[in-house]
Amino acid sequence: MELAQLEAFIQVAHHRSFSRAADALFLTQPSVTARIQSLEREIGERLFERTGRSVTLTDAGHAFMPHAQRALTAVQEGTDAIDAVRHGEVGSIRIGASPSIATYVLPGLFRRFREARPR
Amino acid sequence: MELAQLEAFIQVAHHRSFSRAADALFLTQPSVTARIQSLEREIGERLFERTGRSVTLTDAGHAFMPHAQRALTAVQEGTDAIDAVRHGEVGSIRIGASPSIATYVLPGLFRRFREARPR
DNA sequence: TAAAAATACTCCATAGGTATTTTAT
DNA sequence: ATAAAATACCTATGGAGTATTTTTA
Repeated sequence: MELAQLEAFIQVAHHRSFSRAADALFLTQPSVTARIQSLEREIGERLFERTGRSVTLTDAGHAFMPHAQRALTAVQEGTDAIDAVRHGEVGSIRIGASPSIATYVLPGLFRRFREARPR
Repeated sequence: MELAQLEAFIQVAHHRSFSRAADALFLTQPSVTARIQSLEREIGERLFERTGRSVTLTDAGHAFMPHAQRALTAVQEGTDAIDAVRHGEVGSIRIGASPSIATYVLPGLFRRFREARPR
């Protein structure tokens, strides 16, 4: 299974149309059809009812939807978390020192660092 | 981004080794290396510190991990949800009837169905 | 020196595009 | 008759493998 398939699935459901989903994804309609078909083949269930005029979710599609959304959300949050690290909002520093320094000097330095550090 | 990359990421982190992750994934070590490299390239951050002997997560890797896990979990739950539909544990039925039937007959039938239906 | 990761390279599968056909209203 | 999805077909990208080199402990 691929994230691109999940994305197509969500867009088709949202737009109720393969063509409009294709526009939203900057793809052609046959590409979207292929993504959905390969997803359906892998899952072994039809996800959409295409009755010519309208495209609607099947029961399987409805059941799958919230999980597909969660997967994409998780990925998005993952990249956001990386950004946070990149901007120094999260991270770790390892500091080594000899025993006496570690015991008597560092604690005071850490306190001063905490208090001096901008919000 | 691809689910295969996330899977490789999680396995390498878990095994602390590209080779052992490759075994777990039934892939070769160069394939795993490629998956990780393409993921790192896309994210723009190194996810693992490879110091020859040991492979450990970077800060970015640590930040990304829970989200990668959530994404894969969501996909797994998605397929589980589909299975539930397939086994009839979830689904919907549309029933149409003329006004008087719908008003006077169906409610009683539904009650009997609920009560007769096996756990 | 030995292990593990990275690189070089080749091949094939597949994803995407264009053009066209099918289908349902 | 028309609009939208499906299909046919082609091409190119990239993912996986094998063989090899690099690295570091």
